[in-house]
Amino acid sequence: MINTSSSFVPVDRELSAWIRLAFESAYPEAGSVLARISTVPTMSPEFGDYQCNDAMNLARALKIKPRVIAERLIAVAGPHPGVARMEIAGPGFVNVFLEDSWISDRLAAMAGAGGLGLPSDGAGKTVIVDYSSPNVAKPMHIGHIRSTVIGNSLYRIHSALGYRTVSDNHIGDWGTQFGIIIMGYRHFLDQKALETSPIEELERVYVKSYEKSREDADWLNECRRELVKLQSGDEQNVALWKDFVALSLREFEGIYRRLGVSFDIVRGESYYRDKLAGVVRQLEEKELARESEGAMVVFMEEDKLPPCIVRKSDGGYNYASSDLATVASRVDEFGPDRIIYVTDERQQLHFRQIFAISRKLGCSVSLEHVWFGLMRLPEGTFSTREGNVIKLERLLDEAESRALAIVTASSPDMPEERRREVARVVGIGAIKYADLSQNPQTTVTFTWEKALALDGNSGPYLQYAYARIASVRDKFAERFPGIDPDGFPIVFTQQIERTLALKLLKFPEAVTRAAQACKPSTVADYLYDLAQSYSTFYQNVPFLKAEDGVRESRVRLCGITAKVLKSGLDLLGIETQERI
RNA sequence: GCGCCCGUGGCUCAAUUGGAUAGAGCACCUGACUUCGGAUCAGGAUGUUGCAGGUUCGAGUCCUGCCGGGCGCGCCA
Repeated sequence: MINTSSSFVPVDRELSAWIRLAFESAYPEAGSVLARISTVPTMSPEFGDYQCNDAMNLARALKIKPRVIAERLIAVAGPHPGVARMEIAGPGFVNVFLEDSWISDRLAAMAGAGGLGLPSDGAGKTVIVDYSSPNVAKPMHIGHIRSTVIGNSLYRIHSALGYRTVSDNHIGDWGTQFGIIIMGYRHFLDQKALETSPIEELERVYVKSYEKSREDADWLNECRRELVKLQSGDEQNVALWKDFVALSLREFEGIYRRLGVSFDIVRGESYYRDKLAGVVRQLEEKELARESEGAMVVFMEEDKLPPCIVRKSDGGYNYASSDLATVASRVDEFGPDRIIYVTDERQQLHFRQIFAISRKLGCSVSLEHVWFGLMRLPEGTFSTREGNVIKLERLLDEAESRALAIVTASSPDMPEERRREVARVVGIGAIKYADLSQNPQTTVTFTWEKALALDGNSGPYLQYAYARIASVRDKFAERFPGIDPDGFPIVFTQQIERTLALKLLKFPEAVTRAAQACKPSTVADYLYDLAQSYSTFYQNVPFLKAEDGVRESRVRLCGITAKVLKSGLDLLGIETQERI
């Protein structure tokens, strides 16, 4: 068999291509619908391993009975080395039963292929992922975790599929809040507090100044004046602002380090401030924007969107103009094929407007808004002013200390340094997994219990499965020194081995589907399903005491499972350890 | 009022985008061998997929109307 790494094609694609060919020769008149023909995994082994449902879909267009189409299809299909037999069932399902030897052969090829057989769908393409984007002078809280973790995973997934990826942390460093902060800083600052916990202190003076601005019109005017001074380059205010930004970035950096997140570029809104006037001028020249009540506004009736203000009546620029400038700048500099924004749901309308206006300005890049539901507390929404914000730092601390308690209980002999390291990996993994394993587009009610789950469908469950495999590998090496299981064929003596092998082969499917839908949860679901199959295998089938050949085959399956788990968790930004 | 989204066992969530008998976890109950890690495994119970219509071979998924909830809708980001 020729199984060089470059020749590996994901199983679903290979079978889809093969069955599509059969359809094309059987019904060339079907035309464009042929392109969409595919095979999908079955829900139950009684229906085979993969199934094709397109005989029924074509039946309407061709005005032929679906079972007739299915029969013709099977008659016309050329032999495929992987297909043992096909059956027609129900209204016209075509069920495909795979050959055991082909499954093990493909699995060996996948394990040997670079990137575990992930297709290079993104080769030659560039995607920018804009995520996390916290605001200066405010601490990161649990509301920031979703953008950070989901965005980082999308970045990793697209990189793994061959995209040139650029991650950008679009920091909120240029808004109207700075007038308020500067006034708060000048009048309410506690120097000592600033030294011990700078961001907390900046936030405190911000809140105080904000409250005052709501009841004191003079104060509000002062704030506005300070903002104008900052934006027109006043030396003192610019120096203050730079301090705020530097302090915040340092604090963010600490969180990112703990989360294993890094960015290719970190450009706040301020980076684009010189381009704002140009964008608005362009909109005016193209007659896309016009003055209304003193402001410059893009009216978008034909897009069925409400008007979008791109310059305020006081002449200042806002979020809309800033994001428009950002798009243009990114297009110029990176020439991306796609730009993905990961933010919460409240910005849906804003981005629809930005995307529509960008298109009017001639931008043809695929602009995508990946939004997620807000994080809430059981008692309702949280806000700085309510004082019920849970800081991200505290969440991470809590996760690690809970994990440490469990590690200490289960592995009392482990040196403390190791225990702390394991607790870090497990605790952070639990938090990330909790957010990544579910559909982002739902409102999440935060509970400690859920965020820090360590059993069942959780990050640690996957990490635990991985660690047990590492243990198997070590025991095998100890008792059978010098034997390389990879030199033995993979054989199926029990159903669970075949099931596990088939699941392993679906890794590329899960990853490509996750990229298509921009949903890391697809990968998380897949990994959990895989780990469950592995646990069943592990618990019910002996490895080391199995007979020669079977033993090596099983250990080899373990090894491949470990590879897939590790790679998959890596796509989620979750670390693994050989011992936990 | 208009727009976007959500509603699935007691709780938290899946369901490969219209496919076959709606799957997991938590919690609850029962069990796991002189074998590799019990953060595990095997088994049990739990459902009119918010309600009512419609589309078709086939609907949790699509269309219409209600009910309930979240978010947004010209000078915040």
